[in-house]
Amino acid sequence: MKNLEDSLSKIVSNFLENHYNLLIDNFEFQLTKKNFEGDLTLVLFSIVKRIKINPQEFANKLGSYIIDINQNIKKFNVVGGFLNLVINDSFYVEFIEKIDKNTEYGHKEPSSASPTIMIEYSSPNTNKPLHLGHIRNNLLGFSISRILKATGNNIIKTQIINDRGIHICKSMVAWYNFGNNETPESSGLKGDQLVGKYYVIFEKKFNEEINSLQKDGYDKESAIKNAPIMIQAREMLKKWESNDSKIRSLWKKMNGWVYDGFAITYNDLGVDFDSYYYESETYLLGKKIIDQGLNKEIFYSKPDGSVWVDLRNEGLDEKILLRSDGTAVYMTQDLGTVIKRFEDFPQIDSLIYTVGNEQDYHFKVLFAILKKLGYSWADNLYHLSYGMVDLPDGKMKSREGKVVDADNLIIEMRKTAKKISEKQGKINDLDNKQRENLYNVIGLGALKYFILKVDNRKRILFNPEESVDFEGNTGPFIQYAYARIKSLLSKVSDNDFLKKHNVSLDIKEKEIIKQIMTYPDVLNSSVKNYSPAIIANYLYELVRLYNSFYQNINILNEVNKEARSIRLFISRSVANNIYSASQLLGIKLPEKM
RNA sequence: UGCUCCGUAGUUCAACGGAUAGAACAAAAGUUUCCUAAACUUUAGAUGCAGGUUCGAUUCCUGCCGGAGCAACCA
Repeated sequence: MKNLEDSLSKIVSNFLENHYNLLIDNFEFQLTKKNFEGDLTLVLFSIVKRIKINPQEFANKLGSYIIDINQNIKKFNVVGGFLNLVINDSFYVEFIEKIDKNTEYGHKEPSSASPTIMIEYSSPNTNKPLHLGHIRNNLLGFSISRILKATGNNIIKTQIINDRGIHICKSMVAWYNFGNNETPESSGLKGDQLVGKYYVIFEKKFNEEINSLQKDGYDKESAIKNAPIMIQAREMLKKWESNDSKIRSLWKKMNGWVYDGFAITYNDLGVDFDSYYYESETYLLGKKIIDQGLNKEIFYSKPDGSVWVDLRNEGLDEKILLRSDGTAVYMTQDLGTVIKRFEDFPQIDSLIYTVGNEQDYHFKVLFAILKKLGYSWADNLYHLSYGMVDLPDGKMKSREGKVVDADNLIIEMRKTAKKISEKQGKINDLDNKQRENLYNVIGLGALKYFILKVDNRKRILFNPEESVDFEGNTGPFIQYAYARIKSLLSKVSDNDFLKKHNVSLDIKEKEIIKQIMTYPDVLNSSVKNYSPAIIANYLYELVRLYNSFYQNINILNEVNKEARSIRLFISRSVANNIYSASQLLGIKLPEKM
């Protein structure tokens, strides 16, 4: 379609130059809306405005001119300022035959000369298991990485693991006090779930202590400060920072459990990483940068010793970079980490942070500071921001245990998939292992699609009661269409695919093919907007078009050999296209369901 | 108070500034001798309010109303 548009643009451009002495080479084409005759529409308002002429008259002249020159255009009609062009069926037939068997239509293989993009996502804390918010983060980050790769970029997937700090010590203290040497093995819990359990125990104990101190006459603030378990946690953090070997080994042991647990969840979600950064290794790096900034007088010290940067000229505020006691803040660490990344991977051109929109301001400040410091790549940083996942009664709060646990949710999704599959009763010939695999593919497919189809800037409302649909605009809808086509194709041979170009197509068949033709544009738009949702919605539209036409037609019974053949070509292309687009969303497809 | 993001059918989501705002769920009515009914076909239903820019606005601008987030020597 792009090629056709380009050649039409040239024709129109020539026409304008010869007849009106006007140089324009950029025209607005769009697919013709359903209720009008035609396939491709040229929007004429901007042209007509420049040469004061009646649109109707102009469009008629232009239309005849185009038809004379381009064989692919059969007819035209004019409505208002829209020139609707009717494309020959053979154009579509040739296209569908050309991309046949190409499961990567529209994708571009990256080469060593392609840009390299680092993308950070996930970035968990090691004191508790992953929740639904992380799922959105992971799916988004992973999907964007696939999309960027499919459009010809080299990708390095990374994360920053927040493996130190007071919150980690909380879990450690609670386990130390009340754990009775409980391990993942002895408890049967996933490592991250076990550690998370002690984080909750800490918070519970902490609150009890605050309450009882308040009864003894403390005000809230001092009660929080003086709660024995909190004092213990702070002491532990100090010991950790001074490299106390006992504390360090406890820390390593518990973090090890968490990593084992995370690995399982990541595997379930189908996401992975090429590199890892640990806060424990990077949290001191930023201090060097502070010295640099001070020398260049980009930063300044206040009398109490704290270090600041003034970003008011950039439309932001003054921001602290080093506390008065000389310790680093979050921003300091992030400065250090990003600089280290560009040192570690000199080939990267840009870096994408997949982080929730509550940190929009933080990243504006981070990027502004890096620009002030003069790093050439500072303009190539991007914050891929996304909305929070909310529950019906508000935001998730892990401290209060008000979360949708990732592992539980995944298990529930599989269960639901199982229940529905069994009710359908179409997979009786699969063995147990194949069935379990299928439940996983469908359950996770539903979850991934549910999350990714929503524009990432918007918040997602997740109602655990209603959970995730399996009917309608859902992952299983896509998967089901794919399985059906696979089943159809398994019943035909290569001889059934005849190449004939003088077949006439049904309007709906043309729409399906047109939809596939727009796939490269969809990819571009998805990259431009960092939005997997665009691909999800494209997929849905494709399957809907396919279903609505082929649901009530028995392709195998079609007597006309050529019509049958073209329908098989279309079916196969749809399946291939579903396959490549689903890859980008990380949605797996079953051959049978 | 300031800044940022979001307001579309009862609900969950769509719509490069384009033509009569698309779907799904829920509701009502249909479609299984047929490649798989997790599907398909009908019916009913929406742009927060007021201005502006434009041939044309859900989309861009201004103001208001409503929701969320940020504005920590928290991470």
